[in-house]
Amino acid sequence: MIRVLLADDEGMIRSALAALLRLEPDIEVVAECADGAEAVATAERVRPDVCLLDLEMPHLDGVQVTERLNRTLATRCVIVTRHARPGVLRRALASGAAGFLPKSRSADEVAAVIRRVAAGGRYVDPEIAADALSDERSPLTDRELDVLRAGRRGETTGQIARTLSLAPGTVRNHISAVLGKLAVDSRQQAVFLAEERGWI
Amino acid sequence: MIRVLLADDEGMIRSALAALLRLEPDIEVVAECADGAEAVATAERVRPDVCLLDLEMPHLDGVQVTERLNRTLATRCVIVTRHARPGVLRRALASGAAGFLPKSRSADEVAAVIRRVAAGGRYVDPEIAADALSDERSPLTDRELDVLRAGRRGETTGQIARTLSLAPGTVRNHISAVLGKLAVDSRQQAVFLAEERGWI
DNA sequence: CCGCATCCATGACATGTGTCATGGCCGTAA
DNA sequence: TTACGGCCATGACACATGTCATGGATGCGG
Repeated sequence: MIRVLLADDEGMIRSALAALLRLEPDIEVVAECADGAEAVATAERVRPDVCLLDLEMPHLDGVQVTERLNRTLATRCVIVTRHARPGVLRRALASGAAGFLPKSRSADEVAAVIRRVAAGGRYVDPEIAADALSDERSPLTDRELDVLRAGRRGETTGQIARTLSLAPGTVRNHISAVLGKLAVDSRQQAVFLAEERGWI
Repeated sequence: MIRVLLADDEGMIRSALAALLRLEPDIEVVAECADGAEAVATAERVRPDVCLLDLEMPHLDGVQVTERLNRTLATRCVIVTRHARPGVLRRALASGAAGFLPKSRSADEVAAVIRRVAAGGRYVDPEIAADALSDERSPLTDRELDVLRAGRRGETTGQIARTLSLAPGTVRNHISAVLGKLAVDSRQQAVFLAEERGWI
């Protein structure tokens, strides 16, 4: 019997997957969680064999949950996401995830992936994997990513500078470099592009 | 037997809901579509009793699909969405939708809502409905919304002015009014807020 | 050790952006 | 009709933002 923990902030898909997995004879859904923090706490208590984690969740995202669980438990983590980009896949694998499944795939595949991962194997969506092999890594430096992240919601340069403890001029300089590298005109366009590519 | 069409661009949730609905003895899933245009075309061909439409879809969103179908068919439409806000509910009902269900609800409720709507009733999520009664409508004028939409992706004022055939100063003026009304500091923060409230 | 490259931080300068006051164009009420 | 209020469009001004040149710190290879 494979004991599974499910975490997704969208109740409808979480309950639908749970209902489908309960139909499988060799799979038992032992927990359902609505956010990342809850997933970590519950996993440490019930010690599931496999965690199926949505990437986009409040408080802690799927990658952060995977990182934490891998430090303390033997649980195998599968990350499921709506925005499956090479950059996201990279981050997921770097965090120690055993599986990566985009939400564009059918729900039928979920049980198969869980079995494979529970048996010690790995599963990565072949289409995204192919993209990841041929794509360019983020051309942005660490600090540039920090600045971009801090300005994700349209924050003003002053606010960004304050949260990063920098001079406003420095922030502007980093932004300028980013705009050049990404070939866009405004900070916000850069944010959208970086999010789309899975770089932040 | 209730004949149902399912439309959602996210394959996993679409197939999961289809599988669950097929377990119901009185419901038949006659079509699954991945975008709005496909949903319209298919619905006109198979004439389902009920359409379960995701709001966020490529090409045509759930509201637009509902508008079109209500002009030509007797189909009853239920709109399902991740971002359930009063503004979105308003748009959905204005388009002639018979049901409104946020994705935060459990998948169990879907079959019940479909039955209710198929029987000629309406269903609106009670929580969102309560919010909608006590909320303020968008304080923004039509033109202000146009400008906001045109700048949704961080476009520069010049670009916005060109797409709307306006003087740059005019664009800035509208933006300025929006910032005042929404009490935020930057154009992009205004975009986020308006999107969150379902105004654009 | 000494270039050399890369990243980070900064300040001066030009350009873009938000604020404000103004005027035109409808509708509606007196 | 006239007056009023709303929405829209515009240009001048102050300020925030992006560009550029510069200097310090670190790491790598000759």
